[in-house]
Amino acid sequence: MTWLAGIDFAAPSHEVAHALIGVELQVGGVGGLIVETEAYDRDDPASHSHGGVTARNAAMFGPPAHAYVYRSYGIHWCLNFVCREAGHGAGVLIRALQPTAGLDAMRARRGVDDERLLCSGPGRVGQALAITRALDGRPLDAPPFELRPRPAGSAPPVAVGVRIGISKAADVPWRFVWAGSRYLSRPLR
DNA sequence: TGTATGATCGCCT
DNA sequence: GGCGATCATACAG
Repeated sequence: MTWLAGIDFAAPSHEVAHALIGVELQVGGVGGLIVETEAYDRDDPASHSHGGVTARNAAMFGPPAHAYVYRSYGIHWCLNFVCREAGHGAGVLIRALQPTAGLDAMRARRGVDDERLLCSGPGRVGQALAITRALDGRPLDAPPFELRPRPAGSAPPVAVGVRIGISKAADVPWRFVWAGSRYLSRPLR
């Protein structure tokens, strides 16, 4: 079963990343609308899966519609959704949410009040949603995860740009955002 | 408004 | 030993 929230997670990661914009993600009842994603794939020098399986990225080579959680810069936890078939090594990084649920919990975890600073960046999403290694490899169709499809016939305006914070394949247009959203990690440029 | 830096873990050279 | 799919803070202009 690779379909979840109206999305086929066996599809290429850039298609999944595009389709995820506007989907509601909650972890333990805390979350919001996905407004920014980035796609990564096995033949992609910027991807953690590029060099093959390691202890860190093993979940990326697991079944689709599961979580891949990694530690960024030794400090932050970042959440990805695994795509394609098991063994392939593709995923989508969840970079920003528009908060809709559990705002008080997010403020407490993040230590800030401003709604626009709660989930506007992959590290911030990890902190606000209490993402840890314990969620690495867990299925997205079971608690604490919950994905709600966006309402039928209400596809948000999606804009495309280059990915952020990478030095390899820096010109690949695999960053997807809800156009005009105030909750992006950075403007589209 | 922009540029620099520290924190600190996993992987690679 | 160096370098990231980052963020908050400390400065300079």
